[in-house]
Amino acid sequence: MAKNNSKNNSKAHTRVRIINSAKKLFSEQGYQKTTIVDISRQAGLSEAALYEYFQGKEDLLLTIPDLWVSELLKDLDEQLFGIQGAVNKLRKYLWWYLRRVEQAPLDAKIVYLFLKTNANFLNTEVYANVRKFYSYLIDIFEEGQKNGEMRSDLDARSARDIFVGTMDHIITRWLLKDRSYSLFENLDHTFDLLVAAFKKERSKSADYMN
Amino acid sequence: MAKNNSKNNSKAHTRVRIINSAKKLFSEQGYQKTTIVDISRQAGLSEAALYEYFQGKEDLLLTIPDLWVSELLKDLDEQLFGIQGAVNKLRKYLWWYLRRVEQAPLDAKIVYLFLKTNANFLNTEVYANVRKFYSYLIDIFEEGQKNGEMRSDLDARSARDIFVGTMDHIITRWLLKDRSYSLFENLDHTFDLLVAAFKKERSKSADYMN
DNA sequence: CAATATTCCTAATGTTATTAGTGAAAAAGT
DNA sequence: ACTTTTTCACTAATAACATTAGGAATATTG
Repeated sequence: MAKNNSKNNSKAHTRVRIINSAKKLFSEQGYQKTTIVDISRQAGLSEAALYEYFQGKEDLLLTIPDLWVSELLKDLDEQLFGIQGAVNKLRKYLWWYLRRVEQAPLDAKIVYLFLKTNANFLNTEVYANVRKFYSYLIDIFEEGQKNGEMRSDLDARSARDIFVGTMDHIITRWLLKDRSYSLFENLDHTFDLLVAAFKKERSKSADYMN
Repeated sequence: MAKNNSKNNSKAHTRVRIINSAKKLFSEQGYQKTTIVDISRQAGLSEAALYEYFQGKEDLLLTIPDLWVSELLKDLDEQLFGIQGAVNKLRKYLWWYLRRVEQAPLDAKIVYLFLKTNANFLNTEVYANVRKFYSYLIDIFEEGQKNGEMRSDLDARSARDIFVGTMDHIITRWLLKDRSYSLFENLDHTFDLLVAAFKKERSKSADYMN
């Protein structure tokens, strides 16, 4: 039962080492320009050994963000727990997500820049989880509609498109520009505009809230 | 002065043939899975001949959308000419752009799915033109602010992020899903929401920050 | 200790991008 | 018309890379 002592090489550990090397190199040099030799060398292995752990380069790319995204999904529940009101939840959603991206830019880069171009993206575990993120938003919008915070004719899918689109745009640009500024720059104002799109108008009937 | 008669092979013509072949194959099979042999065979050439026209595969990828995007830019002026009011211009912008994407899905796919992942994208001619698209929007928002159509505290860059983000999101999903539905589905409602974000409020001035 | 499985390595193999070197034919000059 | 030059595209290398074969070393199990 005794494990290796000098060089701890449990299978799981090596796998993680490979993933981290690939993550680093992909996000530094891009997917295409990174070779298997690069990755295996960085991980302290031969190329052939790497194939014991992954089926190949593409498998590696598709596997990398699995862990990150599924952790995110689990955390989302916790983060929104106890927050009252759709607008407050939206706000928390946005700030929380951008913070997570800021904390794990390598994963984010792979998801946002490399994964989407892959023909198999739609069949990925990651994509399945992304859909859950989306449906969470749908729930929030429907809640806001029911409790009168948001306009009664709001189409939840349109609202989601706007919200997600804005988020993705902000993140993608930040990643493309090598994270040379803060993700949260101007975010308050942008969020206010978004909310204005969804909120109930208070033109005639005086049932305003807040 | 007489040109070729049987096989018309003027240099420019061959170049276009290669571009069209590559465009087709890239957008059908993806960038990575398309080989130079595929492209040259489709264009009726040897591989080596292709290198007379392009420096390589990547150069080809970066060149393909050049023409499309610069044409778009030229057309944009024409399309917006004579339209009065910021909201009307925005509407025309959105509908026009989505229509152009619908009409040239191969180009759009390359720009949206393959180009952005490329490390050299920011140094591209295409990117320079994309920036001009963006600045056009900024102008529209500032016009709307000046003439009172839009809220006075509107930050044009935030507004642009929301507008562009939403457009890009709609387009990207449509491309990923193989254009299996209409791009214009639900667009009216989405546009209404967007406008609500930008438009001047007509109740008390609720310009609290944060 | 023998048997078996794990982990990794060196050395192929196969695919694909890219280059070298060549020749046919059009264009231009005489 | 005929030589020269330029254009265009070809066949056949070369090189980079992903992936696989086969086997050595090391650990694990009975």
